[in-house]
Amino acid sequence: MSRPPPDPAEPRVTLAQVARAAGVSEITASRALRDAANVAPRTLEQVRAAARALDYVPNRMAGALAGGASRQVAVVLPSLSNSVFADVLRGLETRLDHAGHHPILGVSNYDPEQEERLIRDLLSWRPAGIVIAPAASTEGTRRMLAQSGLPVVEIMDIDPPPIDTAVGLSQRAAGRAMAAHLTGRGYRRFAYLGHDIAADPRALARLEGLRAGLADVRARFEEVLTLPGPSSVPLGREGLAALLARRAPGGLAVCFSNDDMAVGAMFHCMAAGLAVPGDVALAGFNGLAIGQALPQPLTSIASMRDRIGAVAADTLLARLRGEEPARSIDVGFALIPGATA
Amino acid sequence: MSRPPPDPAEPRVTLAQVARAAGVSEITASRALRDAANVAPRTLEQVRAAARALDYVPNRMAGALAGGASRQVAVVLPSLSNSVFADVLRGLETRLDHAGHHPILGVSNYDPEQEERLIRDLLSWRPAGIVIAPAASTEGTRRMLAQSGLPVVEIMDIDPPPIDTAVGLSQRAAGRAMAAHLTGRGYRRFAYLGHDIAADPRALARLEGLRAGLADVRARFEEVLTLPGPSSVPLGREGLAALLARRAPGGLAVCFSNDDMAVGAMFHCMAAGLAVPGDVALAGFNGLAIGQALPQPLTSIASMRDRIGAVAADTLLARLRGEEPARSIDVGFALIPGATA
DNA sequence: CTGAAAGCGCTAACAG
DNA sequence: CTGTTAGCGCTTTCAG
Repeated sequence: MSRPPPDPAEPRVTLAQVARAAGVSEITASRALRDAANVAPRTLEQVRAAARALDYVPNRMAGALAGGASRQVAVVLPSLSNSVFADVLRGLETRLDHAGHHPILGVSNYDPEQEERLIRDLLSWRPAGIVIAPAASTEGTRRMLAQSGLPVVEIMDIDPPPIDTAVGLSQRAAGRAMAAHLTGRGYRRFAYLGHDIAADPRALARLEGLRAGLADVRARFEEVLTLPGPSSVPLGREGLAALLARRAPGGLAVCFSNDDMAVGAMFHCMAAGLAVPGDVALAGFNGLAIGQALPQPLTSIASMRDRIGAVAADTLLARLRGEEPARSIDVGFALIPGATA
Repeated sequence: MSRPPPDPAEPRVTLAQVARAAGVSEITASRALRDAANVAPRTLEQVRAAARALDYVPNRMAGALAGGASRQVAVVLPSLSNSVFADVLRGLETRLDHAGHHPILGVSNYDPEQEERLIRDLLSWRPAGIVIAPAASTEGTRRMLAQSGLPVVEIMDIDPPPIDTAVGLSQRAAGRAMAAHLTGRGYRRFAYLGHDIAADPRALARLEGLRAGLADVRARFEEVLTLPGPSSVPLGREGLAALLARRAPGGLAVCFSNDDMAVGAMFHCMAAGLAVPGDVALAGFNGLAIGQALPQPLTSIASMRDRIGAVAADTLLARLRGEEPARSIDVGFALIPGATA
């Protein structure tokens, strides 16, 4: 049972070998394998046959170094614990792959320092562009991105002024829309329950939108409770229990930083025998599948994450083709009335 | 508002410039920036200072082409729709990043053809190794991986004979353990409800384990229902509704291909007023957070996905250091008794 | 401890 | 339509 040696004994087939086998020069083989246009049909076939016969796998590092397009895209996300960014990544990967590009992934864990280091690392692979869902980025990070000379697509929130191009939704407007929905339905007592938002600029923007929306009708949060750690179902469950331990439910509407928190809260209500929305009303964010599959669908806002990923990829690819897409692309959001508020 | 040109006007700082600024040769600068050991403390400092002053970002493509380690790892996953693979990816990325490596990602969508094309594409970037959660791979895929000369870590299931190294759990044993648990608790009527498993070898292996475990006590599934599409909460909810439309609940134990399906089923029971586990018992798989946060925690099997990712990364890195880790690493699983069966 | 020479595998630029 | 020349930015020898 011998393993393949980590350092392959047999060197890989090179373009030169393909060219020799096809009886043409390297550059002709190169063209045949890429352009196909600027080459005689006859030689084209010969080169292709040789490549197939030799099981040729091009070395794109060499290609990119020699001046070809890089076809790698740096993707920096703050987290993978939350299905939100898995959805975005799925949309991204699908469209990039379709165009022959591939994501090199980095996860910042919402840590600005780690994000900066990560970008520097990814940049060293000379990607064709960058897609980033920023943490609370440092000034150094922004400068590095701006000076990279690469197309940069910032995703998720379109409100902050973009370095280059932004794709997403207005987190603030989404928060405001939810506040309007709740006040419109007659709620007058409000609380906010979120994960640790200090480092999560989008959650913070939504909270500000909520506050602004409440202020429109002279309402405000009785309590804003943020718990340490990433958003999760258990955190929402514990959080609501804690909140209700010191505050009467009676007609309270609780806004959550994310659907998974709200689902956890729903579970608490079920276990505690609280009527939703009779005793407490619950409003999530993101429109996750889990929330919509609850016996009572969750009141939420759909954030169209896979679409953000897909549009971000398309926008980046357009930039690489030399086009000039809009600096800011609003993918929008949709209020899901649900049945919990 | 001018954007940075996609093709940067100002060429990037090169090692040669750093070397010149530091008053040493390229190779000395190169060594200083990597080894630090084989260089005089004095020159080391000069080179570092120069690099910092010039804001030097190494070009790893050039480095890898010249014979340096590649430090990119191809990661091929069948899906990102399910939090299972997001968890694995998180574990992978964390450990790889820690060692200065980065994942290039590909998603096969459980399609063998796509998987093969994907691997070929990723191989063209000359990664240092490959981590793959295989779809129902083609023979061509296996040959390509074996002949790549690269360390290959196959993750999730350790039962099939590995090409090189496997990290995961015995899906079959896990299925069997769940069957033993259920029969041990006295259940005698069984049904299986899964997503489309034709292309999902792990789900299939678990189903076979379940069957084997039932056969041990001369029991069998009354019905094996697989629904098209990936596993999801709504699919489980609809699936159980469909199943119970033609089959009396009375003491039926339903095994699901995944926890999200089982959670959906739980929601159906809540909405339909069915007692769990009185009328129907539910058993999931994977031990997802959502299942454990339900008012009644879900009976399931914890599959330790982030650990699989982390161990897979460590194993690959060990191979790259020239070590010889075991061909097959069992990360294990744990039965979660829960309260739904 | 430092350097000179050579070349990784490929492609752009210019010729024919 | 095809080839020649040069070089991408770095690291591996091999010498001092």
